[in-house]
Amino acid sequence: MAGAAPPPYLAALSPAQLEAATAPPSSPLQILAGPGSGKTRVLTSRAAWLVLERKMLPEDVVVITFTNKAAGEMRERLHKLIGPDRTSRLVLGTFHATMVRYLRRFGRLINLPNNFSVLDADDSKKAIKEALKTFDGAPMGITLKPEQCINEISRAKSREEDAQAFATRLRREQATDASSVAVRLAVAEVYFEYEAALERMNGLDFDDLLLKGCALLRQPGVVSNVLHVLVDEFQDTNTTQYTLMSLFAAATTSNLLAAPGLLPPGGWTSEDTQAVGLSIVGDPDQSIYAWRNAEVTNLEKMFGMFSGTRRVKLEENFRSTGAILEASLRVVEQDTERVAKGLYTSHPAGVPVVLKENASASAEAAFIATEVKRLVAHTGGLLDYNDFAVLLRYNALSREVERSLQQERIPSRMLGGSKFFDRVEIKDLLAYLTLAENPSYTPAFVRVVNVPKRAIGEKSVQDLLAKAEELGVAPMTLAESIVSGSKTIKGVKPGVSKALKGFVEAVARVRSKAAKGAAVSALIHAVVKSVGYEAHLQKIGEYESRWENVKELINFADLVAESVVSGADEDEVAQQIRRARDALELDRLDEDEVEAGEEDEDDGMGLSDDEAPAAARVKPEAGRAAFTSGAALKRMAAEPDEADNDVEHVSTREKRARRQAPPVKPEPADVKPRIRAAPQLGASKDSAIELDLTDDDDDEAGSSSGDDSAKALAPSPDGPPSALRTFLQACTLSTDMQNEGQDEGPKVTIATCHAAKGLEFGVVFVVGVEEGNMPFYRSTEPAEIAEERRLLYVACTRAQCMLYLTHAAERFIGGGGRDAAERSLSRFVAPLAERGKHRGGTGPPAGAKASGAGGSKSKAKAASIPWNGSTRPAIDAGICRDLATVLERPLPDGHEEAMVKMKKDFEATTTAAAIRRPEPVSRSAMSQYGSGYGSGYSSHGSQEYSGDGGFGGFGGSGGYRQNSAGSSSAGGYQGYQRYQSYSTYSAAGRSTGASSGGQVYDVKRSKPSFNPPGFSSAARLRAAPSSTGRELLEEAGLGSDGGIVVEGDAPLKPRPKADLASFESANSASLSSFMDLLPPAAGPSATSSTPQIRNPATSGGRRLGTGRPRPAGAPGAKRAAP
DNA sequence: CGAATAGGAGTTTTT
DNA sequence: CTCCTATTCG
Ligand SMILES: Nc1ncnc2c1ncn2[C@@H]1O[C@H](COP(=O)(O)OP(=O)(O)OP(=O)(O)O)[C@@H](O)[C@H]1O
Repeated sequence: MAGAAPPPYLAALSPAQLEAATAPPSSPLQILAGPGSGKTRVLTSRAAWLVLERKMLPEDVVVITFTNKAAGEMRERLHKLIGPDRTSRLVLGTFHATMVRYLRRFGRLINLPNNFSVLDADDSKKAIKEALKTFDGAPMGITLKPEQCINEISRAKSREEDAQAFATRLRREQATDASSVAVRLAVAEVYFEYEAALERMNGLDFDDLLLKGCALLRQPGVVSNVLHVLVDEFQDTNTTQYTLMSLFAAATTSNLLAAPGLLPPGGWTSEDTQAVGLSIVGDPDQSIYAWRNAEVTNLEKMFGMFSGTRRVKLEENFRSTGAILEASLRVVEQDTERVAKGLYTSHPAGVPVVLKENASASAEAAFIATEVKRLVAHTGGLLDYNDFAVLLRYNALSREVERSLQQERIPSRMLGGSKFFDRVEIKDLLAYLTLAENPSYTPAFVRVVNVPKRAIGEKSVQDLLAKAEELGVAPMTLAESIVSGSKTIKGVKPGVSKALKGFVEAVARVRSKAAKGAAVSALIHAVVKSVGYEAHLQKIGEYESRWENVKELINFADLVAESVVSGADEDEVAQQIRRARDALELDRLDEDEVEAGEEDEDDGMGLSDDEAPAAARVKPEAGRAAFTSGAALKRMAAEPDEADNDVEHVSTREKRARRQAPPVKPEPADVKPRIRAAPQLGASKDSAIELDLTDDDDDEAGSSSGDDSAKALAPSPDGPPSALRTFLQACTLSTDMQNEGQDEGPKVTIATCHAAKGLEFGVVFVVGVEEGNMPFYRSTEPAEIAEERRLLYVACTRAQCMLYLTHAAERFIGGGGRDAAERSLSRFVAPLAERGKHRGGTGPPAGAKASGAGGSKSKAKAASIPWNGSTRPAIDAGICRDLATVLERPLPDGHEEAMVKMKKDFEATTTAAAIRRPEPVSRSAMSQYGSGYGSGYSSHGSQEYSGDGGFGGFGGSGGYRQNSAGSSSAGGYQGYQRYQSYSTYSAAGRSTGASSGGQVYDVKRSKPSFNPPGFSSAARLRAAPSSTGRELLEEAGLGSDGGIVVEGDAPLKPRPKADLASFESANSASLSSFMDLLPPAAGPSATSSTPQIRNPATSGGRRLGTGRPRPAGAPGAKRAAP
């Protein structure tokens, strides 16, 4: 194919990218490249190429993403590249999601029942606490904190150590260094106990999914079909994940060699005996999960372990403007350990990065909200809310931002923060469902055996648990026996056994309904009714919001069901695995019957283990696993159907797969419905699969009837992948479900920097760029600091067109009781902040020490971000053209006119008025409100910036245009372009500048030398509770005149008063609850996610979105290749 | 012994 | 703010 024009699905790649995407599929490939260089695009294209060009069956290709969200996006892109059918057959998901599917399907191979439950972080924590309790909190006489145990155990699991391996290693280490090991040896005791508890409850925690996954993939045959594995974000994998990757990769060796149909044009070369179908992409600069035991060194490890690994670099950034890229690089380059890399963009330099200091966190939030509005208007709608993201160091920082956005009537969504599944009412209901599915799951039993109150108190529960353990049964089973009276159990009080009746019956009802194929929503409904949950909610308070959540859960259940029907997700993979195995004529279950020991050392290719390629030697077992299937795969691939026409190709194989599938043997539950359902629809193979997942009605009996399945799986029936199981799994595995929550309309995205990894947005605000925040105050080790720096780098590189780094001079930390803490600019940014040059700028003192910032000081000038703290970049037609270029978005006809009009309209709003109004410098300077802290738009910023020559080296595209100074917007604002008032600020009592002799960074943890007058908890108390809702609404500017608020009108209006009360009301949590008083029409747009959370305490203004989600066009999603 | 209530402490980042 | 613990009342 050399020389030929690339096929259309590869047309969107640069030459370098194309080369990477089409690199030989049989040698290990590493794509190491910076942000925005198209790594993900290449990986996606490569998957497509393997299927379309190299004719791999989609089900033989494993694609691992970092988050569920990323998996969804990749799925969407692949839809377009290779079609929905093939896409759905790929094995695509996070390591966790992928392994949970393998475990459900093949878990029996490692004696794991397939109805196991996945513990969420909370259950896991509780279980570890319980384990710790068995030692009275002090195993081996060492008092341990639960947190400590959780961390150490997770750490061990991330290193692929079970309790035994952990203890063994520790004892080895103990020989050399006894003291530090003692504590962890105590943890090992807890680990043993925890492990045992997990087994009893038939549960796996998150780490187990990987750990057990390793064990499973080592079983012969499980990955005997895999021809290629692709992993995204490899820099953030942990050791266990590395092993998983290796096991997949090792399997590909023999599978590839055994598949002549996949031979490259010239046949295998000697190099190909190293054949490994492995492609990973990553960027060490973006490794931000070491705290979760990720090992960047996995990149090197792979390079060393898989000989012949080909390394490809991509140096062109397709995402960001020159200004953004430059500033970002200046941040990350401060890392002296870092390996320098080339990265350039051919995009215009664009608008300079804005570094904005704010008096307070709320001022910061207000700045962002008003700036979002302004940009939408001033770009004439070229940008909409979806183009904006606000990135935070931690979730709690979202509060102020959300509040301000609400005040401006800007809809927003919080990524990842979805606490929905953490709410008690949800957990309760899910616990009932879980008990029906997995009666051994003690955490669920404990949670709801007395919910609603059944007079089964703590003591009784403990007695029941003890009794169950004594009898060697699950508590739920014990309860069932007690109720059914089949066994008389001594020592159970009659009151308790009577009380258990309703509980047991409720679970039984769910179980039987589920067996009859009832929808999950119906099951939830059944629980609610049979236990009287609604009444219970009324009793415990906050009924309305909780009840809404319940309804939302029911809604969500239907949604999951739908998405499963549409083949979008879930056990799909299992189907594909099944099919692949069928195709390979490989039936592990049959082999199991024969019982192991007869693994063929001969792979059918004349290679022995010793001669096996390097990768296969990574893990001996893995090598063998691969060989087991080698012969079968060879047979398969040898069939003469490798036609050019890939439609034919697939369908032919498909037919063969069906032909060869043993009729009933493998997993009855799996095969049967398909056979039955397909004719019904008379439809394609895929409809059959769809049915397979959902049509679980009255299959239960059939599925376990007869053969071998029953004995392998002890306590509970080896049922079909039921809707219930799928649903529960989705609930625990997806903290990420908010994807679905695209209700109507564009929304600003709020996310943590971590959660934003891999995403991109037109405009990004990084908030709280302060010492203590970035780096986070708990990061102390150099390695931790470096990770914090990279985190900021990741955040900055999410931006395409405009980047704002904002920080606040003071901010309330934690609980509240205290006064605001003084904060200073992050050391990561200080070296870039240029001060003095721009309008008597307000900046950190020139001599500010930026610890840990090595290296690039000399470059600081060239890389400087104008420290024009009060500037909002002016937007003109030229900038809009740049935006359109970078965003790859056409400028509509008549855009300029639209722009002028929208600008004009905007300038008439109170939001604009508020922007023009001088902003307060700090809380402490409230008394000086209006005394001349300037604000306004700078139309010169970009000119000066460009004039600095700091970006001369970038792009040279000529795309960047000088602003026409004083463009249409400027007139109204020139009067406000006053920057001279930093001295005012200092004089007002802000300690940083004035009292510390300019050493901002030296005072970060010290008390302010000047206590702001009049601002005290007393004032806060006065402002909030003593006011009526109406007063507060008025004070907050929300208006009380019938509640109809004109867009942009109400919220900002009365701010002039700006006394403490109104200032505070805008800042106190009390405000949000009053928003509920507003009629819906005027209610602020909800921050939405799916399912909608109704937090009883803070449900202010949130309205339940009952509409169907719209699946497409998620903000933050990368642009799809054409 | 169970239920309800009050007080206290701890709150990064996530699969 | 929310989870856990201690206390008190029934
Ligand atoms: N050849 C190309 N031409 C035009 N746009 C491209 C090209 N390659 C990638 N892009 C675009 O550049 C952006 C970044 O691509 P992508 O997300 O794949 O990069 P990445 O390296 O994975 O980034 P990150 O490391 O930040 O996750 C996307 O919007 C993508 O569509």
